[in-house]
Amino acid sequence: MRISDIITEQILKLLDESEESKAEIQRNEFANILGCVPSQINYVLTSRFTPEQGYIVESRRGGGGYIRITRVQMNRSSALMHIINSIGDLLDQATARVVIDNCLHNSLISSEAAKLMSSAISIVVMRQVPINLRDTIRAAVIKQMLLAQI
Amino acid sequence: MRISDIITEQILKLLDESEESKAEIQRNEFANILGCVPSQINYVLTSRFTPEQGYIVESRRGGGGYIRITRVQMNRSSALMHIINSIGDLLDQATARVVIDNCLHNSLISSEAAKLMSSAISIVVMRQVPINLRDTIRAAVIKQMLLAQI
DNA sequence: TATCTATTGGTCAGTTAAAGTCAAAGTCAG
DNA sequence: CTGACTTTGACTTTAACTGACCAATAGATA
Repeated sequence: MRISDIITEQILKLLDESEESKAEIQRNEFANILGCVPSQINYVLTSRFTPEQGYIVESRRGGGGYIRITRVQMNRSSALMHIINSIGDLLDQATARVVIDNCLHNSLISSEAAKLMSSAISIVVMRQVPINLRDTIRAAVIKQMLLAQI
Repeated sequence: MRISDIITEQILKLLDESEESKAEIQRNEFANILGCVPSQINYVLTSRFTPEQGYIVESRRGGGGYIRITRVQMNRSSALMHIINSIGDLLDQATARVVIDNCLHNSLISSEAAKLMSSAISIVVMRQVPINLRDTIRAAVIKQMLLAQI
């Protein structure tokens, strides 16, 4: 197994064990424990704990220095949560389409998910629902499906 | 016997031995064992383990690199179609769960899709539907969502 | 306060260890 | 003999790893 994988694993373990999703290490000590050269830690951090991958890395040099890795709550979830909350108890067909399109466009959901959501509230399905209940069901379905993707 | 046939045979053997229908090799090592040049492995993979033939090949370069060959269920669409047709106009909650689980277990749908399907017919949603209509709606939703994945 | 020093972490260029590509040469059935 | 399939190896690309050197910080000392 690669050293970089072991380092990654250990950092993830620390993050999982932390209530705050924060892992704080000392570079030299950590490298020593894992049996690698200190700069290897930097390599792993820059290749696998980037902001794009949802992590923030802070550090401090000098005596008592440290490296702190934080797993950030991608604001994807909060964005999704916001949308879910903005949907009331009713949702008409046109608005539902807009909601799905917006989520897709902002990369909050995958295109696969968008397709599935569309089919779940498709006309074929909705024909089975009494007209006066359709907006209610649509709202419930969309909200629940968005919730599943948080 | 051709080297390419031997290579093919060995990969198939690994696939058969694997529970997951996955074979993971290291190109240089594998080539060395079979007594051929490394690029010969690539030739075999591109000529006999193509997606059309029901295989997915993934790889990684660099230290600790690998090549992973996965045998995929080829008749996914027909299997899905079969399941859709087997669902009548009514589908109770328990059976729906079984349908989703079976599809997931047989890799006919992704776990993401399974989650979305479950949430689309979740209790929270179904509460909004008159009891006498629930099995109808469930059947329509599940069928339509499976159809979206063909 | 200003400066020195020990103790950290950061950077980067270079090395090693893989896999990918492609064109040329070889083989073989028809 | 010809065209399709095989085989080969030189060259390319990518990822992992290393070590020498640089930069920042805290604490001690003048």
